[in-house]
Amino acid sequence: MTATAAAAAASTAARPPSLGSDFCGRKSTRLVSKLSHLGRPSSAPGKPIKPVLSSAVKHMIKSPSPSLMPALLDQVSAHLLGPDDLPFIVRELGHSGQWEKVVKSFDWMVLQQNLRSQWDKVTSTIISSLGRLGRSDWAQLIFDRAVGAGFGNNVFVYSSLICAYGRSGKLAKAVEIFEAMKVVCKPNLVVYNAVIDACSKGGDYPTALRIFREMLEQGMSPDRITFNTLISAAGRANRWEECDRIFAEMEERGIARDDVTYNTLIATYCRGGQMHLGAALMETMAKSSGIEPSVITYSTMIDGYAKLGLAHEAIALFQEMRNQNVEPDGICYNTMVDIHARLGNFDEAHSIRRAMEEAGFAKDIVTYNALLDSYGKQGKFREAMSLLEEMKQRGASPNILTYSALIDAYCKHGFHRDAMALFQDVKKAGLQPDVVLYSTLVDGCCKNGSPDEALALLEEMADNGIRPNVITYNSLLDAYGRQCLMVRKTFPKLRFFLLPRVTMLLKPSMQDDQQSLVDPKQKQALVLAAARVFREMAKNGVKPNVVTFSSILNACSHCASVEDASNLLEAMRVFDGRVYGVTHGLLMGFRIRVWRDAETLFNELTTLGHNTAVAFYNALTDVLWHFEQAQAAKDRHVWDKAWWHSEQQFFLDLHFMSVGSAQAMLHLWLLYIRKFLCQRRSVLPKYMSILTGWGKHSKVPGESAVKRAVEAHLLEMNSPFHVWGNNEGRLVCAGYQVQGWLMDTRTQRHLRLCDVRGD
DNA sequence: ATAGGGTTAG
Repeated sequence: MTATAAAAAASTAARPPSLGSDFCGRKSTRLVSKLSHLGRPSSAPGKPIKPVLSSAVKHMIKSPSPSLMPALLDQVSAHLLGPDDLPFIVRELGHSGQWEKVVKSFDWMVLQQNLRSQWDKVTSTIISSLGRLGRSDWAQLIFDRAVGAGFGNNVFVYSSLICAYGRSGKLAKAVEIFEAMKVVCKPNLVVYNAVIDACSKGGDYPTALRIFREMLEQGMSPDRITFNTLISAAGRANRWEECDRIFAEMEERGIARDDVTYNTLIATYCRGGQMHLGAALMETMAKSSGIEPSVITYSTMIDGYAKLGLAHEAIALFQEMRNQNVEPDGICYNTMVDIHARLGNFDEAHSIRRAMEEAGFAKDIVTYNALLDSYGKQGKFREAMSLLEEMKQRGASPNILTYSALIDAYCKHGFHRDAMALFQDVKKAGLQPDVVLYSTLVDGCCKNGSPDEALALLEEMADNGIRPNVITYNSLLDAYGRQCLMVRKTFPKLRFFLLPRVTMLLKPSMQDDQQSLVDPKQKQALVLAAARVFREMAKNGVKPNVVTFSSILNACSHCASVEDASNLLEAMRVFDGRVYGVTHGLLMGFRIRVWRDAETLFNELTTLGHNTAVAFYNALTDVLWHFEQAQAAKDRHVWDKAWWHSEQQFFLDLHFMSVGSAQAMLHLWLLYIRKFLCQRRSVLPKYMSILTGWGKHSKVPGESAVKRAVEAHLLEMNSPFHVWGNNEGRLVCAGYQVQGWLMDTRTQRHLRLCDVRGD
């Protein structure tokens, strides 16, 4: 099939056998300017830089004020007559992140009549630099000034501007410029490639295909870059099967694949959780195309493993890379620093950071941000602050991600006021808060119970033209779904987002119906609120993902009746028939009919990463347990090592499980042990241990819902388990006692799981 | 003037 045919089929195609692309939640939508000095040398090979300019540009970078630019340029104006001289200066200024100085260079240039012949070229470089710095606003301004002054109306300048918009994710603007340029000059291959890339970065794959078709209709021959860009576009849209087709079409058209092609395709596999496909391609690429896996290939796979929660594989592959004598680069080191920091292995993270510096890669803003984020998430504020201090001393200015990490850390640890104060600093620093930062704050407000601020933030977002995304909505849904919030009335001023007003925070530990502080009416209101958020997101064209569905399922767990839950589920039917079919089917007891689908779904959940799979599975099991569909709540291979044994002891580990999952797993374990006793006619070891830890609510010390639920359940079944010594999270019992209890006929009755609905 | 790997939610 050709890409054109694929494009035609894309809109009408039946649902692919895998999870829908929107279902996957691991898509990074953040576009932060990348000041990469890595990779490209600052001058084209064979064109040596004039030493005068080299030292002049260093001076300009160090100069404290952009207003000194004209004077500094005047000093070297005699050396700026070559066509690459001024572009060199602009690029270097761009690399150092100083967009104001770039703009000043333009102002200076248009006053130099003798440089008139270079205006177009320099303008294009300036727009491109501003684009790389994420300042599409200034890129547009420069463009307007150039056109106003009667130059800059050529393909080079236009393509620079299109790219500038593309890099900041402003797809609509990129397309608008593209359409406008057609009146002035005919777009060439590069322009088409740039527009397709803008669609890719803007997350609009269908439009990318539309532009591609238009390009073919214009008789333009797509090149390797076009195809690489298309693969990237499909990859960002989580359409890895589509990528396979494009990859095949390249071959049909006789366009040679290069390292970028392979790396892009492997990246799309990683994004789609298809690590086996990535590994296979990496294995064969050298033989089939003569292209050896590079540090980029390895980094891609390493990060892919890590993002799926397979840190062990990631670390092993890094070692393998070293064994193959592929040297890590700055990005690769940063990836490893991040992996170890997330695991809490800060010693290892820092040792890798040191190796990075010894290898000649200075730590950059990404290194700092990765470390800061993990320190913050793990509550190591002292370390985070000292890192921030170090950044300050080294003159590395915090960017929007630095602030996001800190603000998130504050929110997650209950320092809500400090988070809001820091948010003010962001604005003071002249940084533009983006949807990620707003979502972090909205989440923080939901969890810390500052309702007015949460709603004010949504308004502020709207005022700044920042549309809430799936994560923003998920935070709200999560709050309602867990029933941590209480509802009072509708907030009348909110124009685009009619949410009930949230007034107070309830203890998240109050999960159990009987103990809940929320009266049934309030519960119902919360469930309705969740449903409303869900509809609101649909109305705004935001597609729910697996996290959304988990939250909906959590809300279902709080419905008074199975009918209410069923109604709530109905809403997700339009988005994903399969997920709906499985959850609804299991809830209603159509186990036989949906079981095959269910198993496929559970297997596919693994491709979304361990944490994602666990969250969904917890949410689903909670609903099933809540509505007494216990039989349906059985092992889905999500809990790899839920139980194990040593010589002395049997263990059941309920960490990471929700209340429902933990109870279902407890039953399975007890049944397994009973079977073990019956079949092998052997005896149990000395001790039996159930580890609950703090369960899902580890963030709220001392509020172990899982432990309390399991303890209560065991008590109900007259089990001899009891809390072990001063370890509150551990229930133990002597093996012989468990044996006696399990073989008792009264216990057997307790253990039998019956579904109240079923076929 | 255009394409590939790293820092956000659950």
